[in-house]
Amino acid sequence: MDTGYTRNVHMMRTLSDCGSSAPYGSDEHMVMKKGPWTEEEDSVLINYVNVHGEGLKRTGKSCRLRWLNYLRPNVRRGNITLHEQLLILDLHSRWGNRWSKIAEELPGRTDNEIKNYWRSRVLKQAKQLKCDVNSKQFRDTMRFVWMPRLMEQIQASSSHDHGQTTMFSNTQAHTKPCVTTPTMLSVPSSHSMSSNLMGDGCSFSSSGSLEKGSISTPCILQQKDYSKVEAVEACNDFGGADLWTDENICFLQQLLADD
DNA sequence: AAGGAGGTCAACCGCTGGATG
DNA sequence: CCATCCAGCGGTTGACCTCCT
Repeated sequence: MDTGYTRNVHMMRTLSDCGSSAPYGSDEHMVMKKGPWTEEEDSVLINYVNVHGEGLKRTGKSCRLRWLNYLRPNVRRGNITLHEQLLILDLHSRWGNRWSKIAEELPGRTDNEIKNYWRSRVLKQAKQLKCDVNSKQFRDTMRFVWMPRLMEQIQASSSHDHGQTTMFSNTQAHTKPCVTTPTMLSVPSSHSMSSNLMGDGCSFSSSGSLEKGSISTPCILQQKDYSKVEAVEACNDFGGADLWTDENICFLQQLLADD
């Protein structure tokens, strides 16, 4: 039974628990109080209802979701940056659809947003490539082609935007990719970008930073026809925030067809 | 200008596991 | 223990927007 009263109790507990300055997130998890309510808490609740009324005709669940995914002060909105795309690909390759876990590593991004990104971009491209997103073929493509390429683009963009980059800018209205200087590209220290994912082509230092100059040709391409890389690079400047261009898809389709 | 197609993203649904009585 | 509750999670839906014809 979900009475109006319980709905609003839920709502206020939800809002109160989340707090305005201690948002939900990795190391920002607030210690949630459990157990019986104290008289003081009851009093706060009663005062709240006296002032604001019983509130919205919403379930606590709905309010919680709205808060976490939208209203929280530090929620970042807008385009997923190249660096974030890279992290998502890497973390997903390790953790699968553990969206909340992945979101913990992207400050300000919600699991919902990452999930939407994956479904609307990555799955779509897998479909275009006629690959099962869980197939080794597709995973290898991500690992040995897409991710090194993303890093190349991050590096290229950083040299272009030298001195103007930030780790995570507020993307509310940004129109160009927010990138990070490769030397400063930080990866969650608990799990630095694994070299096995990157193949031999690139590496991350033990501190979790991408070492400048460490990016080389993706090994899968070294073994194959490198002229294809030059060809695709010649006709693409990779200037956008996204690698999911038609040209790149064609290139990958060709690559996969050759396997 | 209209409307259809496709993409995006906020919100909802249903399940699960941990907490609580 | 056991039943119940509920927060949190991943999957799915649907409203809205943009682009194309």
